[in-house]
Amino acid sequence: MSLLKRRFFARPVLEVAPELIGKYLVHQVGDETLSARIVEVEAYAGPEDQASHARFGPTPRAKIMFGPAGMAYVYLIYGMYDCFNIVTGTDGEASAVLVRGVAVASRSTGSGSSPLPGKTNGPGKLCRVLGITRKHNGLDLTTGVPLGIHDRKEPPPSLTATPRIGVDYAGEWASRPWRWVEAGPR
DNA sequence: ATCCAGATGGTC
DNA sequence: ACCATCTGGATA
Repeated sequence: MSLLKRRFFARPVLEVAPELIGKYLVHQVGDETLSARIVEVEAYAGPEDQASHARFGPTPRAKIMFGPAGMAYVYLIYGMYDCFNIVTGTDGEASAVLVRGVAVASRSTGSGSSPLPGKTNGPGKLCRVLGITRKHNGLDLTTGVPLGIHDRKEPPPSLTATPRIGVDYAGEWASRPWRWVEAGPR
């Protein structure tokens, strides 16, 4: 397991997002390590992208998207759920990847390991299961502590691209195929 | 299986 | 007023 460095994230979001499928999201909480394989992501680009939080410019909430890549962007949605994003792109170029789904999550301590809900779908549930909240907003993921993205020597998964979820307000931008899912058994 | 209302609070 | 959502209950 190798920790992904800033160089990986500091590229165009449409390049980074699909490559994040199959990577591992690892969260150290106390003496426990929660890890999960990323299986679903969405790309959100700069101010032009009418589905992106960056469309209003660097507001207090979205300003993190305009900063350096490799930072966590966690926001509250619908008053009760948190959503976890990874900032991408070069500094000043706003973009981020929303992590919507993980699989083969596991919890491990010094003594042993136990499976977590083998599957999660939806960004809110994901944060719930992995214990990610707005307190993690602005965290540098490239340090790996307490949160990081790791690579693993595995064959690249095959992907399916679809429009993004829940962005019908975004006009023509809503139909762009900027959501990627690991192609799985039917 | 699908449909839908309600919860709940930050953001613009 | 509007959400990058989820749940439980109703319907079929």
